[in-house]
Amino acid sequence: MKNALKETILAAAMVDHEKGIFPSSDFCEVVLEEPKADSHGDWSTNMAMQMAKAQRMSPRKIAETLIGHLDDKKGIIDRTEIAGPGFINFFIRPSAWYPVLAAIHEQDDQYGRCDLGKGTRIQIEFVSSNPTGPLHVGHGRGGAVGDSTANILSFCGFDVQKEYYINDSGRQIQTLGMSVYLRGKELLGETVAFPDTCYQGDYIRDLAGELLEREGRELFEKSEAEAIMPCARYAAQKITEGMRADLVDFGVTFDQWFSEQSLYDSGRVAGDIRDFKEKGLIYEKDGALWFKTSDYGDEKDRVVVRQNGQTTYFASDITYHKEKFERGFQKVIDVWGADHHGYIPRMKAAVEASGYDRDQFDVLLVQLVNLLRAGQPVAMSTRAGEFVTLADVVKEVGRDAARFIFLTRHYESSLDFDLELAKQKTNDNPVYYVQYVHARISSIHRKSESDRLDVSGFAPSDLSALETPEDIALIKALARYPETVGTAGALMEPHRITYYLMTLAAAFHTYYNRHRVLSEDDLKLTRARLYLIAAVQKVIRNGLALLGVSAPDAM
RNA sequence: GCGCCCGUAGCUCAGCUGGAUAGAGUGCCGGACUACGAAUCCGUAGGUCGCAGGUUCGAAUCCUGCCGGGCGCGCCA
Repeated sequence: MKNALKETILAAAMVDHEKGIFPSSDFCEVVLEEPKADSHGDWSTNMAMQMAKAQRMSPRKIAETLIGHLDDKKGIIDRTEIAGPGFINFFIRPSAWYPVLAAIHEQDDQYGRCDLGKGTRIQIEFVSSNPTGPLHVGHGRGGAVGDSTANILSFCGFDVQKEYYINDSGRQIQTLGMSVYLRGKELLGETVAFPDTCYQGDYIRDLAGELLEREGRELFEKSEAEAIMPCARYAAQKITEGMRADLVDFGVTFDQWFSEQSLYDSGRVAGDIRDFKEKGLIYEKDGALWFKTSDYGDEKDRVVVRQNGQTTYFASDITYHKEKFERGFQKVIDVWGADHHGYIPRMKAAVEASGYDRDQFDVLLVQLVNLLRAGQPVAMSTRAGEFVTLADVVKEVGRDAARFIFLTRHYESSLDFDLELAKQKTNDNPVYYVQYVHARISSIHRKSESDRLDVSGFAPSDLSALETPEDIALIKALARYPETVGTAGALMEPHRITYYLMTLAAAFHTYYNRHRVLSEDDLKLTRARLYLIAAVQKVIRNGLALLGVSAPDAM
């Protein structure tokens, strides 16, 4: 409908130009927007003001001329008006909205899909927590944002791959192995000093116990040098499995789990370092190897191989991101915690130095989560091993509430997550507000069946009974969905879907309280309204699916 | 000191690729269930969009400077 209106306006402008009324053929793009106030119509354009300069005419004069030559072939315009400095406002005939409902029913779970991405291969990497401890709420937010963004991008015509990068190499893994090894010794009855630098959580002791049962006491009687890596590998693998299970419970799955260690095992990291050395992008200074990231906008060069010969995290990251592009992704997205923001310039530099456009790589920086309980901060100390894990949160408040709340804020804003609030089944907790719409509509459909209202096989050709302002307002809300999805995809902002759903839910609840759907003495109206609310239900379900939240038939 | 994010109603936040009278929830106050689920709805009240300049026909939105809060600035990850 919007496009039809655009074409009509553009055609009018062409006619005016051909007649010589508009001297310039420079028509700016026709931009239609929805005015905030209903009194300004259904659609509004500012093009008369935009064109004023090129046409050397006053905006209002241009507007008048344009309106005079509108040829509304489809008969969708009820009336037009010129307002303010030169806005043209269009009022749409109520019945012109009806085709939206047919489109929803025809396209069903595909309603709202677009081809923004045109098949672009895009990879989104998220969570990627180190396998040294359980996932916490911050990872939950990253998981919700990453997974939902992937859903939305896919719905917008991108070819999306979701990936988890396992940091199963480097010093932290050594530390993990050491932690397990020492706890194992304790289990054997030895008295050992357990350093602060080791991981303190109880899960380490559990892992040591499992390993002891599996491998016997010999492992822990070996020397540190011999025992650490077996301990580390076992622990990292078990922890990774646990994280995968927690993420599944949270509704987050990945297409691929990519091991950092595999980049070393295949010799790719060493190979890349050699290649960059030959190109002069890696040089030696103070006994270490440095990458010339400052040539690509970073504030200084960065170490890739330390004086002691060990590679840094950055070294494998260079190879990893290069490898991503070599796999054929045209666009690579990383979802990081905001505390890593200082890492972006060097990563962009590495991508550019690898021969790719720095804009092909983007980072979604997700701000931190403040965990609260009834307004009071929950102490989060990783070192002391005291933290509320993602699994705890999902268990306590449920997957749907957790995911929805994580997506009620722009990811660039910090988020207060209140465990008590998240459990409440009130309006404080908007997930139920939205899900309630779905359940209510299911309930109405059940009722229509039990009342044996003769509306079977409804696909009414006559929707003229949908005539109240609330009927039309609801259809208009449904009509906004595709554009909302498109914006959410283009900007990678899943919270736009969340807000859309809350607005749609509000429109439905208002409608519900004001009008009856089922009335035995007016089957034409009943049929039309059942058709309408079924469309609402489909859009609610589609939107919730993009967020990874269920749409229950009863609550 | 430098960099990134944030600053909008008492509180929590949308709106930010410039549009008309700045929105929602919550909280306060007052209303609506003998018909489809009251986990709902309706109404009243509540604002120097941090401050000051600039660009523009038009700025919460863009630019500059300041103020306040958070997070970073390692041959850690």
